[in-house]
Amino acid sequence: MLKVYNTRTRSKEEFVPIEGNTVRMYVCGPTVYDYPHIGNARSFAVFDSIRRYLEYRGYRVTYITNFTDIDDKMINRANEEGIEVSELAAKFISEYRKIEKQLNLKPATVNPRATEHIDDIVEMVDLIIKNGYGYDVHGDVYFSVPAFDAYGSLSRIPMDELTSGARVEVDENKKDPRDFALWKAEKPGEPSWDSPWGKGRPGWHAECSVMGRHYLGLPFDIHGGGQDLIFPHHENEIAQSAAAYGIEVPVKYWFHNGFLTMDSEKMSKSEGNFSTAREVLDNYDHQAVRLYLVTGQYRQPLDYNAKAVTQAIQSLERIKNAADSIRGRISILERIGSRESEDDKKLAEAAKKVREGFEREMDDDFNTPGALAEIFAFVREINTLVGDVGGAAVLREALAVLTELVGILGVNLTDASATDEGAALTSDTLKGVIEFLLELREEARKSKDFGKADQIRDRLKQIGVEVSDTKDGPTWKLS
RNA sequence: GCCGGUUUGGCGGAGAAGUUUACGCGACAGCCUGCAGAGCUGUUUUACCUGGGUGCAAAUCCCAGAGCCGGCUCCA
Repeated sequence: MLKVYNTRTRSKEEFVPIEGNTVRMYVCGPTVYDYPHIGNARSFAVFDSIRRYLEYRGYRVTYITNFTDIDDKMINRANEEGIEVSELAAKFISEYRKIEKQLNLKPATVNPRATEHIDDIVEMVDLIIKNGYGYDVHGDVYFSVPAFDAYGSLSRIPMDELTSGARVEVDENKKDPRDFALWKAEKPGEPSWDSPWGKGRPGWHAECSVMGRHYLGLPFDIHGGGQDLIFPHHENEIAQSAAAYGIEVPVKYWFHNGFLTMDSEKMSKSEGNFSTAREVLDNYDHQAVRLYLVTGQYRQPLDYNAKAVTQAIQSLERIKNAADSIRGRISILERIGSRESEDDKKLAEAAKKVREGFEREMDDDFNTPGALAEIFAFVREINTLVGDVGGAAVLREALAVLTELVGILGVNLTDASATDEGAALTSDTLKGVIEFLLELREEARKSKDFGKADQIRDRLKQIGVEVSDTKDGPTWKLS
């Protein structure tokens, strides 16, 4: 049974989709005004793994994650750089696409953009006014927080506390300091759209309500984002959806990931202590970065530092080595023929066990560190047994299970020779040549000509072919 | 001020009352090996912020305190 922590109820609950085995999920995506930092990347990664696990569990997941391509930050940045807001958006959407690939994020069902849904936003704001929860002041439209009794249900901030909050914006147009903007009147030089209240643009929170409803319908199952979005962003989203469409609980489960800290402090653009995802991905193996991002449970804080990533690199290496050992053993069996043994059964048993353990851990609110522990237990079994396993089918099954499970965590174990580039490098002809060289090397080893044997191994290594010896003969792989 | 979260070994990081170890990284030793890589085994292990309390039994539950991090209309 899958149990998930729901911010709305502050407790772990059994996960039951609203409708059958379909899961409708929305995750707040980036505002495309700058390079995402590694903390943003954490959010992308954990929700990708959550999505993949739900799919593994047999749910049909519709996964929507947006690009916010119009807001104050977008406008300010575009002005600073002297370019159009749309150009700015295009630049950072393409940056996101790169990160998506490098972190092995499964593409969303749809990545809607706020500017593509202005009509829907206008319609929602209009409904909010008509239902008595919003008001227009000279082209600015505000949501009237005091009119909405349930306000604060997600963040659990008492209404009267809000007024004394440290950063309540001073705005003379607002009837109440807690009110927030649904629609902002046009200022000179800003992009704007027509509306019943004059030209203007949407407030920050409007888009997510609208796009969630547009692609998923209300209510939907899961809404995810960083913990910093609980208030005000998600609180306001609930208020908008409820006020406009009369749906009290527009989202069944709210998931919020913990922050990524940098040397124990919150990473934040305004504080200047951050690393962009780009810097990190340029400096470290992409897969290792992805693995690092799920080494902590998603709701806990995770610290970013060089040592933490280095450890992930080593952990990843261990997993990959186990996969390589299996592949190596399969190729040896092709050469020496199968000869099944007791160890075949043990490995098959271990493959079954790891699946159970992995599911048990992931079923507990997506406990990725626990799930990894199960995978490492399996890796040890593989390493212990692989040299004595005699059936290729068992090995293929073990490799398939390992690949599938780490795949949920975002690690792609595909063999280097299975990529296009790798396949070109390892044509049958070339394989034959490598095999022949290894035969020569074996002859040299038998006659104790280790100089010759090492020369062959070294030269192959130089051209990217790594040779390893096992008791049943050598194996090789592309490095 | 008002709300949250967090504190576990050399490091990262699970666990939430009970026998044997989470797991990973690092270090050391042994094994395997012509060598190398990888791997296996063992050690590092009386690890659970402090002080009280409840329990036969507490890292785990309760109370108090301390440290750290964060939210309170820019944020993943």
